[in-house]
Amino acid sequence: MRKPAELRKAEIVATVLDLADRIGPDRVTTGAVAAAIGVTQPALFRHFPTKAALWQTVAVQVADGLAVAWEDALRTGEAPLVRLRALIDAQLAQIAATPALPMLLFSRELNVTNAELRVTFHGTLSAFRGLLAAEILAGQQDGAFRDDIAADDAAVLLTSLVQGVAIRWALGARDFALHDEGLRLFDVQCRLLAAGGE
Amino acid sequence: MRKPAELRKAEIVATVLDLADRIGPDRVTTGAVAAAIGVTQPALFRHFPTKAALWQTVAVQVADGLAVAWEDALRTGEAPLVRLRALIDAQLAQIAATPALPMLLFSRELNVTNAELRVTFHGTLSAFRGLLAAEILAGQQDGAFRDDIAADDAAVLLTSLVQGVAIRWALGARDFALHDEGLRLFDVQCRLLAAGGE
DNA sequence: GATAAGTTTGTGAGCGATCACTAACTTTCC
DNA sequence: GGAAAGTTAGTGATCGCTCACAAACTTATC
Repeated sequence: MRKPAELRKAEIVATVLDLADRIGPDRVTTGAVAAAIGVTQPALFRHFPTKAALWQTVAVQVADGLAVAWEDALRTGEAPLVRLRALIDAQLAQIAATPALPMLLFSRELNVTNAELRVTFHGTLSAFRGLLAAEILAGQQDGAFRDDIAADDAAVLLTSLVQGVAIRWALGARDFALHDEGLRLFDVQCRLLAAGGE
Repeated sequence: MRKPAELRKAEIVATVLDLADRIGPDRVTTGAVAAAIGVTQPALFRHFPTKAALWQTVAVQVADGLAVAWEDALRTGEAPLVRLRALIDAQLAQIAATPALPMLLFSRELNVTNAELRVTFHGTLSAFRGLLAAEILAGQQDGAFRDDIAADDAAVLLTSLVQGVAIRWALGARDFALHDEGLRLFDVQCRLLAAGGE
């Protein structure tokens, strides 16, 4: 079962994400990845110089996936409220599609072993908050959102909402639909943020 | 430097929390703890049968600290809004006093190695959410909070708020005052939840 | 009240397992 | 036939933990 390097590399990255989800990011050893693929452990080092480099490739792929999803979301409409909901929707969908993501954010791999990884993800999350803040600000200027609250603060509340539901989902038994629950809570928070009240 | 077991045990637990904060929960090896105290590594096993048992003791101590802080907070007043703010205040203070707590929640030690730990902390967080929900419900019946929103949902939004600010604090460079920022955001969210709007 | 006996606390050496990673050799495919 | 892709075998480091033993403190006995 010999494969060209390009394919094998992609297979390794996908397996890391799959294993990170199923057994936890910190249990993803090179041996476990190799066994899941069906090659010997040293074979991985034909394609990645170190384990850290492998993780970095994983991180970039995930971050790119998020960025693309955001761009798509922002194309769904013009109204800030629509775009805002699409952003949250996209983020929840990406998390559901990459269930290792929440755990990965707090893994030893990211926070201790691999400083570069941390920078990658931290920048990605900040970018998301920035996009949210921009839409909220636009919504306030439209009169759709109450403007007695700083747009940045509202953006923080929304990112916290997504993080909170993702964490509850990841740490718990994943016994609810992340996407539905997230959007439901978003709508609740949106009602609070809406202008006019009641 | 011989010490009675009681003292040594407490010293070990304190050192684990200190090290978990400074180098990350997953880098807290038995050797590191022993070195920080100034004893040999096997000495730890005079006081704890396994490393998991040591962590369990740490978890119970932290959970007890949280429970006590909540009780104190609920004694600060009668008005739901006052008590709610006191609860958030206490939680932020406890996190600041035990800075390893946020990382601990997502550590390998808790999520992979030690299933009992996970149960302990999960129950603790659920209890907190319950306390918040009770105060919000009381506030809605008082007419202080708008009642077009489920108290449970509002409680989730508030716990997410605390989690979110704690995570931003822990994952970032701790470059802001957790307590101040947390209470500030709480007041923002409280304004959204308040009855009457504007 | 000294001393013997027993318990508690700690040490030094080391075991078995696991990890990321390397070197040298073999197979597969264009 | 030569490079790419994979194997077998092995290295050094680190981990939690055990074991035999020593020192320190406590208790009981004469």
